[in-house]
Amino acid sequence: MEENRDITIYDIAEKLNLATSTISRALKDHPSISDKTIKKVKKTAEEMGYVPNTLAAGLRGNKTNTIGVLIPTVTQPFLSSLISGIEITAQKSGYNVIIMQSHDSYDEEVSLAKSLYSSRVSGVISSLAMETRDTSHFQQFVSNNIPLVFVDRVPKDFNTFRVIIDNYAAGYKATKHLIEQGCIRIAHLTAGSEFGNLYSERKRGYLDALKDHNLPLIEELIVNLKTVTYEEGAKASNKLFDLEIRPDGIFASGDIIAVSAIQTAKKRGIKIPEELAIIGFNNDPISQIIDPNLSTITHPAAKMGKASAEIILKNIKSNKKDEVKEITFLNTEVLVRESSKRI
Amino acid sequence: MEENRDITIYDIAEKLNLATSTISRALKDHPSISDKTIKKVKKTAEEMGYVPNTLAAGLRGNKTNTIGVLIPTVTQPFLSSLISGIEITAQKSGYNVIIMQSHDSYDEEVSLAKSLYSSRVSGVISSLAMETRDTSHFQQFVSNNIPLVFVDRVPKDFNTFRVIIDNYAAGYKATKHLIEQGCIRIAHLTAGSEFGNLYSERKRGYLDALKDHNLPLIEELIVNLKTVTYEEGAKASNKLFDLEIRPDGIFASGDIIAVSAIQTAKKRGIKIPEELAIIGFNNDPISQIIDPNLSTITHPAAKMGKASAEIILKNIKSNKKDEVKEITFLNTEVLVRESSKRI
DNA sequence: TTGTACGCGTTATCAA
DNA sequence: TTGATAACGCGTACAA
Repeated sequence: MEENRDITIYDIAEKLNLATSTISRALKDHPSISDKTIKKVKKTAEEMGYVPNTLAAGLRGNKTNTIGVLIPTVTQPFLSSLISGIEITAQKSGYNVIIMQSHDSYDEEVSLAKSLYSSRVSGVISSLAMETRDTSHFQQFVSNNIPLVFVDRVPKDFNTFRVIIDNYAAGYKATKHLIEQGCIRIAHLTAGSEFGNLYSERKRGYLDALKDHNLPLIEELIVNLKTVTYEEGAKASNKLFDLEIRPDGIFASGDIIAVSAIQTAKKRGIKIPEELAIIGFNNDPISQIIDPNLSTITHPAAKMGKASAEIILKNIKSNKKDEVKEITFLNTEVLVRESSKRI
Repeated sequence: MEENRDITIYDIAEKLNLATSTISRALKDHPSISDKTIKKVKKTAEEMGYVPNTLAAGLRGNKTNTIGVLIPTVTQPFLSSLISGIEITAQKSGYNVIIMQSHDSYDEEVSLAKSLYSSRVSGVISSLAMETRDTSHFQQFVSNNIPLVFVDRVPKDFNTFRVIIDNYAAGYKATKHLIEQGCIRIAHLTAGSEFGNLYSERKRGYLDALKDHNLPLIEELIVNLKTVTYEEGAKASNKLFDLEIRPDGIFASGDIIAVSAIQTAKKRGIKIPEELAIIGFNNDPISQIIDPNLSTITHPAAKMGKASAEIILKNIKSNKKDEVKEITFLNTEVLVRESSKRI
């Protein structure tokens, strides 16, 4: 009752008195094979329970139809949506997706990159670990002509495809929105200095928006969190609320932080948005659950995944080298909800 | 500057005047190879930039060190945590994880299962698509001695490993908790009749808890949602709140639904938990964000992922067949938060 | 301790 | 339109 050995094209060939090459071609609708043979082969393959061995095909053809995804974690809403976008796009073209989590560790990232290369993936999509400063472990892909796309948290100095949002513009827009609501003392909750420069770009946008609207830069209103967690957000918020003159607006560089700020403010009886307007970043699910609803910046995760996968697919077959790799910018929007709507 | 061809053990063998078999063994610390040779080989391999080709090894050894994961989607908090648990465990043993999303479609699931088999994964972990009634597409793994673990949404009639929680007990506990808070008209929001019987089990627990505490079963208090979404939850909640005698407690079979019920109730001015106590299911992140905080049932996603992966790893090498496959039950707990705390 | 030689399943090349 | 055969890179049984 149990099959002990896989059916191979060799078995089919034997049964039909054909050559394995004929079977192989027939299965792939090769034009040089007669319709009759194709039909016969496919029927027999089906009957015998043939399942192609992609390993063998991969070894032979030196392509695996697999996209490797190397990201910090799969549990953040942004990243799981990113994966989803990648997976759906890959699936449509018959590609599989292999996932690896660096857990924001540089060492793990290096080791996993090697592992991906070892698996001979056809392409790689990666968002850098927080810790990562040096990206030479990605060079192996480029050197071997394996398309590489960095997404969201990307290195500045690596000539490969990048799919990102304009963090500067988004930070600017978020801040400008608060200014338009009448805020004049706008705080900024941001995260540790980092290589991927996404927070620093948002901060740059914040700073420029202040300047362009003739608002003073108040150092004590900018708080740098060590980690992007609820607890750190609460700590930073309390620090702000303890100031002699409290901020009347907060631009938080992530929804978790913003939500934390909202709840901390509520505990202290600070009215939102009347006394304090808040805007976050990412449009995570929690932003719609928190009361008041959190205004935020959209971060098109699924679209970014789709775009990344499409770039991989498009470049897998091309043998062009050393050309300039494009940077894809995806659009973000200010999503105005209750936490900042004063007008 | 660019490498054009991968370095193989053959290249190393040539350089060192050794046989490929010696290289192969040296790289794996085979006991029959002298330490000196091992050291020399490894050093040279490193220098030459050798990266093992797992495809070739997989083809040769008929094992890929890859675990296939076939689930409805990666974007639900429960499932992304599940993946995370699987991936971490697999990684530790040098296994890779390949992810496929069925999007709750039976047809996709069938096709992806074939694709997984085609990839010759070493083991499969799956949570069934909502649509799935027939599970014969998983038989190919069992027939070929590939360990198969169903997790969370599992078939009843398939003799393979299962990692689940006791949904009946959890439903009972949730309901009992509400009863202990003084609720006597407890509504239940559940989801469409389904094969995986997780909602029906929870409902059974609900019913038995009522019976055991001498509370009448009131049909109009049980509402079946078509899909587990916020919108459906709101619709169902409004239906309940429109009744002549409103429920004083709700056990929702999912946190999204519960959150939706809370917000709907708040809009109608119903006080929580005083007039209405609510408990959800899953302990999703939103349950801690909603105001009032949602009481819920823990659903140990990461642990379930870990357990599933461990079962796979343990059974990959065993050749025992036809034995009874164990069912692993993981523990759930009532997490009492504001939405149901009356006492 | 090391070497020889074959096979894993597929596909591409060349020949018929 | 079909067939014979080599090759992809590795691991292992067997021999030395």
